[in-house]
Amino acid sequence: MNLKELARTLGLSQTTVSRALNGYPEVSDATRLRVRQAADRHNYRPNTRAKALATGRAMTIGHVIPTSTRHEMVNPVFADFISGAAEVYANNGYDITLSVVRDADEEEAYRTLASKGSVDGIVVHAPTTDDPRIALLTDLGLPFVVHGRASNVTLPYSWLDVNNRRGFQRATEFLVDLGHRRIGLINGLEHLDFAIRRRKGYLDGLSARRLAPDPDLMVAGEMTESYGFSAASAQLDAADPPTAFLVSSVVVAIGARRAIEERGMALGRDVSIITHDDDLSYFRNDETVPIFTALRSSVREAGHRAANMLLSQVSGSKASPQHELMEVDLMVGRSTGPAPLGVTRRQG
Amino acid sequence: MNLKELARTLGLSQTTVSRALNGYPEVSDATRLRVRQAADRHNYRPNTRAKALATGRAMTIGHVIPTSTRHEMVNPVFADFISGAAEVYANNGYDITLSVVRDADEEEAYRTLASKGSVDGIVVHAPTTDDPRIALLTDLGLPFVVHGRASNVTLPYSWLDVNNRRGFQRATEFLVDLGHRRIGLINGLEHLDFAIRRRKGYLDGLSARRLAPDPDLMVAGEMTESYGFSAASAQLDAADPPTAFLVSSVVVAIGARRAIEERGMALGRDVSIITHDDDLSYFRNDETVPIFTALRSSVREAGHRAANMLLSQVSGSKASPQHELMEVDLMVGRSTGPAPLGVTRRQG
DNA sequence: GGCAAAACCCAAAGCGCTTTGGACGAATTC
DNA sequence: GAATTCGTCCAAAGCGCTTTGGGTTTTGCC
Repeated sequence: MNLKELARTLGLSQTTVSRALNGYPEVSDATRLRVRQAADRHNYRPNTRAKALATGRAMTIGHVIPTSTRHEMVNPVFADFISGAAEVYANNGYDITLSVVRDADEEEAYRTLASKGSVDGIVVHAPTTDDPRIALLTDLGLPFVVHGRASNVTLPYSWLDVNNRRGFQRATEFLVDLGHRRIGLINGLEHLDFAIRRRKGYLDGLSARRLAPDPDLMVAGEMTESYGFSAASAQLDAADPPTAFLVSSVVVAIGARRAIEERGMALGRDVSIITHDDDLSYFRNDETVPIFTALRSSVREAGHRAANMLLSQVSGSKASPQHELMEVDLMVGRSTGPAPLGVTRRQG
Repeated sequence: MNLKELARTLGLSQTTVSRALNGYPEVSDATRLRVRQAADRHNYRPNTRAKALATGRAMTIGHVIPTSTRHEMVNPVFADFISGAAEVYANNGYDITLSVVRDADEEEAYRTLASKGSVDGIVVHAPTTDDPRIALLTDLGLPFVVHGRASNVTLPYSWLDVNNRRGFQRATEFLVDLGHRRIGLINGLEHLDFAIRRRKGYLDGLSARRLAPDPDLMVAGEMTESYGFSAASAQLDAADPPTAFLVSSVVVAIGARRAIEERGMALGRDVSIITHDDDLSYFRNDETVPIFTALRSSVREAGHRAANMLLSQVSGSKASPQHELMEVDLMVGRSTGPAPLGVTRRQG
């Protein structure tokens, strides 16, 4: 059933039917009602493609999610982020399309998205410190919102980020205040902007407490469980091991916990962990006392907000770039405790 | 830059340019080359919406991923599945669109998808035993492939599934052969077809080894880490606790491991675990010796195959329904060992 | 050289919708 | 009562592409 048929059935013109359904005032309430009823009696829904062509608006938002060429991974945070965003899109009549793209083909992917006209706006994930996509997209004139920031990019653009620096500084100070002097940082890949900021927070925290950083205690890698395990293992097995870890995600923290327990030590007593926690649905860390002491910031909520920001940009007139910085909560759980006696000693 | 402009630039008709770009034979190699060069010099890409409207093919596949109304969760397997599928789509020029849908609105979502004409085919996730979507989609005439099966549905339809029953039977027998007599089943939600099949496999395995099942050892729930923890905890704290668990996913197994270790027991010595393993990218369980003994079947690979199946259905002529059953590998890792002495005793 | 067959190209219709620019009668105004 | 406005509705153009149904040259062949 299409517009033409529906119009013919009703003995009306396409114009009138279209207007009736789209809420234009030039049609009487009586006919509007009649049209509406006929429409859902015949299960009519306007053809998206035709509508998009006619209006020039695709009513679709694109998410391009990067996948590294070496090991085909897709970060589990995307699932939660997108599910948060999708809710907003759905409520506003937008569809969502995904491009899973190898990092090499990224630029091409954006160009294609822009010129094929299949999306009205896009969300940029996982920005690097001087991410070239921002310049590219501004250049292409395609509305976009960045989830995260690109520290070295000076162009104005819309972003939504978590205050990673402050969070990690706070966590570091928290650990130091518990008596920990050697704190390992198990970070995400440090070409990504958020990882840089976290490291900065960690360093700032140490320095605020007058501790010197030790390069041996700082590692970066892809945020998998086994990375958490091996990174923590290496540090624990070294001479002068850390008594605490600052970890970049719950998944990694689970690996670190495994390393700790495999060595016969107790989490929260012999070794402490604070982790960033995206509040992923399948890893809810929220029993009455959370398993991990964590810097919590819901990535789902971030998706929600980013979507709203993007839509306001897409549908509203040329709004100036918007920014939003989400603060993190430090939730104290069972993975932190005072530094074990006898190991503590002052440094730097 | 659109077709008309490009044609004018070249001094050719739209027809010729269109044909040149789409590889039709009615155009000379010389002009084809000229057109191609001009096209990518001007960064021309045909407008998807217009093309879709003209051809009647959206060149888009839909994935509707369900999210339960109570707790907004999106299963991490979707990310890997879709990333596997996306690769196939991309290679064939298809886009992918996502509908994240509350279970209540499912039917409406499919109807909309069908009548809006925005997709050429869809993948059905997480089927229940008598999933109504299969009848609905057959009725709507929209090509689809089910990831999993719906045991009670008699209609013919295309599916791709993992041999869950056989896998779980094999794992059960493996555990029994190690001397375990009380084996806990920590299953996924049992309105889902795969969970039912797994339970059946578990029961078949017990019965093949002449053991009677104990209802107290069988639980089902949403596959989260904390579910794994609490389910395992409950069984371990009961009188006559199990010496082994059969678990539905690595995420759940991690929770179960936590329960075991929290009780001062050692995984693989005091208590064994075999888990189903979807080979999710962030939980690769594949060190030289896998952490968990597991029934492994890559969900990414499943996505790959399902996509191929769907595309052959969408683009090929009216092919009859296809089926594919993937077998699982039992990888022996460090989470299983002989049943501890003194606990073993014969049952049933 | 003449003719049919290829080879190459084009104008125009059509995909299903929105939107412009009226048309027409009824209600309002003076 | 004539002029205006208002309320309703419609025909047709247009969004950017594909595709049908020709046209016009070239080419091959006797």
